[in-house]
Order: sequence, then C-alpha cells, then structure tokens
Amino acid sequence: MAIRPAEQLIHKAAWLYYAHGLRQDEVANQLNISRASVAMYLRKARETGIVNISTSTQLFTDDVMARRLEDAFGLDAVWIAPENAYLADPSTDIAVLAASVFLELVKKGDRIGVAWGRTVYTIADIMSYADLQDVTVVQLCGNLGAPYSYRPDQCTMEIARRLNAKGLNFYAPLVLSTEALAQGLRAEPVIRDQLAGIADCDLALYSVGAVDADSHLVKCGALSAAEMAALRDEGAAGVIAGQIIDAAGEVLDCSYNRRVISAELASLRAIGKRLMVVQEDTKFEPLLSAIAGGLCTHLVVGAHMAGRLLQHAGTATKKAS
Amino acid sequence: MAIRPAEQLIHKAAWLYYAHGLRQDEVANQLNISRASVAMYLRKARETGIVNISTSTQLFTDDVMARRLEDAFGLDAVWIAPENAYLADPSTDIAVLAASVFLELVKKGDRIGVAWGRTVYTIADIMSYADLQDVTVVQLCGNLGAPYSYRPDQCTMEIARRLNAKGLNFYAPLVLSTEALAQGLRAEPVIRDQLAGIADCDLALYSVGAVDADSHLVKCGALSAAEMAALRDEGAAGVIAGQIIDAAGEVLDCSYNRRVISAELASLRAIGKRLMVVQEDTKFEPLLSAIAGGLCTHLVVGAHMAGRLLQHAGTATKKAS
DNA sequence: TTCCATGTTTGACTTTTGTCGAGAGCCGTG
DNA sequence: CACGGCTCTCGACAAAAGTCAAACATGGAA
Repeated sequence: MAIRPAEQLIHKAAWLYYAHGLRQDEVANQLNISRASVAMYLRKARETGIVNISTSTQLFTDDVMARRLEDAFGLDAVWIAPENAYLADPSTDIAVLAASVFLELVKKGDRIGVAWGRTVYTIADIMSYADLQDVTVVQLCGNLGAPYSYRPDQCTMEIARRLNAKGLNFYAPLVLSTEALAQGLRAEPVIRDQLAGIADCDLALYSVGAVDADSHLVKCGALSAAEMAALRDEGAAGVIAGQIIDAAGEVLDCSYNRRVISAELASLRAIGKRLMVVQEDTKFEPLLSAIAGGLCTHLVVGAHMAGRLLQHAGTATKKAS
Repeated sequence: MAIRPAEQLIHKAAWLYYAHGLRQDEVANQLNISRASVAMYLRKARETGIVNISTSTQLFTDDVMARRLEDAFGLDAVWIAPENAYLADPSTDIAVLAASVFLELVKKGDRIGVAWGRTVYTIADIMSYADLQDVTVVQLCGNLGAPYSYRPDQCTMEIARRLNAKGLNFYAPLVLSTEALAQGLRAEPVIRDQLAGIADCDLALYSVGAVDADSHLVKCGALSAAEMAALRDEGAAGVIAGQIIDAAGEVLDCSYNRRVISAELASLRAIGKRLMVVQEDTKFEPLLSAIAGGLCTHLVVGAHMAGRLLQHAGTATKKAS
C-alpha cells in the first residue's frame, strides 16, 4: 500500500467535502478520481478520525433530574439517558451517550485511565474515531486471561485505537494466588511505575461491578461464586477496577484484594475527572458505594437508575433530619 | 414558536441520527414526524452547533515548509494553505483553513480576542457553528462607523454568534480627533476595564493590515491616503488591531496611534495563543513586522506567502553569518 | 518471468437525503 | 370571528451518497 499518498488523498477529499462543502462529484474531478473513490475516502476519513462528527450531550445534562443528582451526591456532572424513550435497547443508549460524553471530556495531551468490564467494552465498541495522537490510554488493572472477549487489555487497546492514541498495557495478571507474589510483582519496576502513573491521569473511565455470581470476577474465574457470596457477607458492596469495595467505597480488607494488581483507590481519586458509567439497574448498591467512596465525579446512568438514586437521596436526608 | 419542544426535537433527531447512526426515515418514525422534517431538523442541528463536524487541519501543519517556518521564526504552529491546488479562490481556502484552525484552538471557558478586517470577517462568515456557551468573545479595538460591512463590532458579534458564545463589544470609536479625548476615554471605567481584560484572553484572532491607500483605515476614513503615505515615510510597517506598527512590531510613535482606542500590544503579547491569518500576498512586510514584534504565535498563510517568508529567513541568516 | 493474493478503482445500480411548494395549524388584530 | 401573516409540516420529486461486483493494478513468491 502506498501509505502516504493514500493518506493525503483521504485528507484532501475530506477537506474539500467537509470544510469547503463541495459535493462528492466536485471533489472527484477536483482530484481526478471517481466519485465512488471519494465516497470510500470519506468513509475512511470518518473511520480514522480525520473528520470528527460529534453531537452535543447537553440535552442529557440539561435535565432537572441531572441537576438534582449533582446536588444530592456532590457530583461535577451527570448525564441521564432517557430510558425506552428512543430505542429498543436502552443499554446501547447509555453506552452511546457515555462514548459521546467521554469524547467530550478528553482533551489533547491527556492521559486516560481505563478499567474493564462489559460496559467499558461496549462503550469502546461503539465509540467513534478521533485523532488525538498525543493522548495516552493506560490500563487501570491487571489482566484476566479469560475466555471472554472483554479483557482489560482489550478495552484499553480498543479505546486507544479509536482515539489514534498510545495504549499502555499492564503486563500482569489481575489476581495472583498468593499475597506474597502479588506484593513482589507490585514492587517490580515496570509494574510499580505503571501503578504510580495512574494518579497522573486526567480522566478515568470505568463502571462498577455487582457482587454476585454474574460478576466478571466469577465468570473469569478470579473468584468462585461461593467466595463471592462469602465476601458479600463480609461487607463487599461492589467491584471497581477488579477490586472489591465496601459500602463506604473503601477497599475491603480481604485476601482477594491483597492478591490483586490494580490501581489504588487513592490513585483513582487523584484523577481529576472520573467518569463512571452504569448500565444495569442491578448495580444500584454498588454505584452508591462507589459514589460514597468518591470514586466518581462524572456519571452517566439511565433514567430509571437516576430515579432510584434520587429517591434514595431523598429518604437518606429524611432519615438524617 | 414553541421554543423548547422544537429545540428538544432537533436535539433528539440529531442524537438518533448522528450518535446512534439511524437513517432519517428510522428517526422519523421513532419521533413520529415526517422524514422531511427530520432532514430539516438535522440541518438546524448543524447550523446551531448541536452537532459538530470538524476536519483535522493536520495535513496543513504536517508540512516540511510549515516546520521550517516554525523553526525560522520561532512560532508555535504554522498552517499553510496549498495555493491554487484545490479551488478557484485561494483566499477562501485560507479563510476556511483559518476557521478550522480557530475552532480547533478554542477551548471551553476560553476568552477570545477578535480584531477586525476583511480577513477576520471572511473567516467569521464561513466559520461553522459550535456550541460553546461559556466562551466569551471580546473586541480588541474600538469601532469605526464606516459604510463597510466588516466593522469591528460585527466581526466580534458574528464570531460570538457562530460559537453560541457571549460577545463583549467595545463602545468607543477606534480613533478620536484629539489625544486628550482619547486619553480621557481610555480612563473611563467601562473602557478601562475592557482594555484591561484583553490581557486575560486565551486566544486572539487577527490579521495584519498593509500601510497603503487600500487599507481599511483609509477606506473607513480614519486616515487619509496622504496621511497614510506620510506615516509610511515615518516608518509605519503594518496595522494591528487598528494601530500602526513599525518594522520591529512596536507601536509607531505618532499622533494617530495616540488617538486610538485599542488593545495595547503588551496586552496582546500576554495572550497565550495569537492566531494570525494573512490572505493577501501584498502583506508580506506587515506580516514580517508583526512576527518581529512577537504578535503572532500561530500563523495561517498561503503557500506563496510561506515561500516568501522562508526565502526571507534564508537570506536574513545568510546576511547575518 | 509468471502467477496468485491483496488491495484499489470504477461504472452501474440502489438507497438515502435534500428541497420545494402546497397545505395545515396558530396566533394577534381589525 | 374571519382575515392575513406567520411558522411548521408533509408528500413528491430531484439530487446526492452509498454499495457492489467486476476490472485493474501492485508486489511478492515460486
């Protein structure tokens, strides 16, 4: 493939079409190629992020409910995807919104931390392309070599690919069999540096996991369903970047957590913009815990979840008074 | 007009079409309106800045010549519009490029200083719409009540309108008949505050004017052709925001300049990003002066002008060595 | 060299989108 | 309450964009 000329042509076509507003056939004879080629170049330009088409997410923050949620939980910004109003699949709607919000929050030169999960992978999957070469996407937690498609490193790499950014993967397993080994690995320079670099991120993207048999941790074999249930009894309330948190949003003191290679919650809290996206309604308590723990400054949820959160905030203040 | 619902509909249609990728007819029966209406809403969405279509300007900075210009003149970034390669009218090409670059440089929450001239007005005119409510556009110089359409306040307002931003106009004439009056007016709180606020801008957009009978200053009656010629003999090399500068890019010591209400060059230099756009080839010397005076960190020019600048830089260093 | 594999380009066709004028709803006014 | 003036909406048509299979390059391996 003649790399340069093709790239140039794509760019020129995109420029004439999108910036100057010429029609495809005008572009075609301007560049002496067929209109069909122009159409193809333009598709490539969109897929490469040479042209960016973005839709304002205003509508979803300009909501009374969103404002009230921001106030009630002290969040910087909340976006609410109107459930079942638009489309068949509401979870797609949330992911599409989350992807737009994410792209709106990313700035040139940013360092972005990305965790892992079905939600994050869905977002990566539908995210449109952008051209942000000086952005770095870092993986927030170790890998899980699972039969599932949404592995931590895949989430990171896919998002990096979409942004034309640099991806920084974690070459360590998410969870080890002994605490000693985990400690040793964390002390390894390569790993230590990467863990230390997490606090320098400008933006984090993650979801929160539920503490049940459906959790990825169980499906991927990091924990058995029985262990999960036991942890739940010990106060586990949710999963963030592969770690178990309690209702207050702190790391639960348990063997599992001590064996995990992942971002420290303190590092996560040091990140300026922490974008949390929750699709499933079942993740109500985990989300509350994450918010309580200050793990989230920007939130994207569905309308139903938003309603439950507000209701909860209402009863909580009532109880308090 | 039912303002809110219309706005909502536009937003919803844009969301479904651009973010979810539905077709217009799918959007139409999702929203229970005709496809024709959807098409209309989408156009409005684009015109309002609810959706943003932007093309990367990479191609024009990724140029060897651009790099060399940056090095030779110590500029942060240079964009070169390839002359006569693309379109009939090369000056439009420069303006389109400048508008894209401008939109790329604007950040949320920015304060933007805008000067005046045909170039700036052309840019404003072809600039696409964006949705940047927390941006403020301030006028860099006083007004000239001329029969021309591109008055300073119009440039400012038009750009503010395009960005959905706040426009801050200067309620003073550009030039007064006596120095005393100018001094008094500059001391007026309203004016003083605005002049002081210019240094707080994050981005400035201006061009540079030539010192000849074609200058706007002459056409608008601020100076006669004879006066202009006299100033030229006294060392005038260009016009920036209504002020006459010498070859070194400093304010020329003359009666005219003392009677002008405009941004101090020191304030302009305090602005982080100073985007200068030059369309006409005749503005070679004025541009050199502006660069010499450090009035420009980001530059958009045509290929021919770029060539002349480089050539000049070459001979200058040769002379020096 | 020839041949295959891969990737590009194109003309012809289909689908999608843009536009325009007619008609419908909606005020405020005479 | 009927009348213009106004905007919004829709159906039908025209224009533009997307798609696909076939032709055409291109480059490397046998």
